[in-house]
Amino acid sequence: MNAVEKKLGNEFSERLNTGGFRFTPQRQHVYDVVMQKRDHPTAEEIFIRTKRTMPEISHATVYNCLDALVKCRLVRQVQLERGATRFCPNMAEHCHYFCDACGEVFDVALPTDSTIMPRPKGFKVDHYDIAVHGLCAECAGKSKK
Amino acid sequence: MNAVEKKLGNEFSERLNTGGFRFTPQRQHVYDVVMQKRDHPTAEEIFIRTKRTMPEISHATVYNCLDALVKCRLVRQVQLERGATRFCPNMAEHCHYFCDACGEVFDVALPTDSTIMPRPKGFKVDHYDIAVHGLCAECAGKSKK
DNA sequence: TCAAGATTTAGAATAATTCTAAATTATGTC
DNA sequence: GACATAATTTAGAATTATTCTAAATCTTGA
Repeated sequence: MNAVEKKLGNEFSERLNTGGFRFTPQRQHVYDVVMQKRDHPTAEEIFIRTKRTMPEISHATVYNCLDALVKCRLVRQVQLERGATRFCPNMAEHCHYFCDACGEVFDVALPTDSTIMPRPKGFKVDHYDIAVHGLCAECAGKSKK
Repeated sequence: MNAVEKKLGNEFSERLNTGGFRFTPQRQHVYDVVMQKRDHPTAEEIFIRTKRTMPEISHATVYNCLDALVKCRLVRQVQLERGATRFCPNMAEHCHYFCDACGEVFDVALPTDSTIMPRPKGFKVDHYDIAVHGLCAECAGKSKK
């Protein structure tokens, strides 16, 4: 860890270390980029956004960074449709409402404790991914007409 | 619809029709293949299995058939990891427990009515996809040692 | 029987992700 | 502080997953 990072002594780099990863400027940038906008970008979209502040970053590195961030629970990985995986900056317990018509994603906080669900004997739960598919208000309105 | 299908008068072909699709032998085969084994195969795996009874079927047709079956609610589409989408023959209300170590998928019936979840204003729910990630009993045991 | 539309096919094209090997960077040891 | 070791990054190739295309085939209803 260099002087700047030590001074910052930030939680970000501690979280990486705890997960067995090193701090790198690339991971910081990718993390910043995901946090900057409260949406659900694909790896490709994150790659494009990260290139704006770090033009020399490569594709593989973005995937590597995202994998590290997901493992350290700094970012969530979300599978909503066939095709590209998305990533989510919201680490609070929530589920995703996905509009099958326009692709919009809505985060909704989960009030109830999901751990009450029955589970296979011996299964050690890491996390829940709850996706609700349907039509957003706007698209539901359109499809009626 | 030909004579054989008329005679069978099966629900399968009715379900396709209701969804705006025609009955085709390819759709029947793909459906049979998915139903035959209670697992969670990818499109590629389904393609391979279907070729056994219908060697001339093409890749694109398997995707086309699966799309039709999913739209008619005869088969479920499941996103559990990055990479290939899986398909599921179990149409009962259930969630998926996914072992991040070995990739095994366990179906668990959902007892509670999920519709109590809060939702964005005006959102028209089609269906819920609940995936629980973690380690299956076997892998949890291994990782402790 | 014919026209229109749906479906299938092979294969190409595209998109998403992973792999590879070399270069670079950081860490701990003496 | 120099060195060995291991982690990380990089460009680009390779692989995997999915979609597209255009022609051929099949089905349906008039």
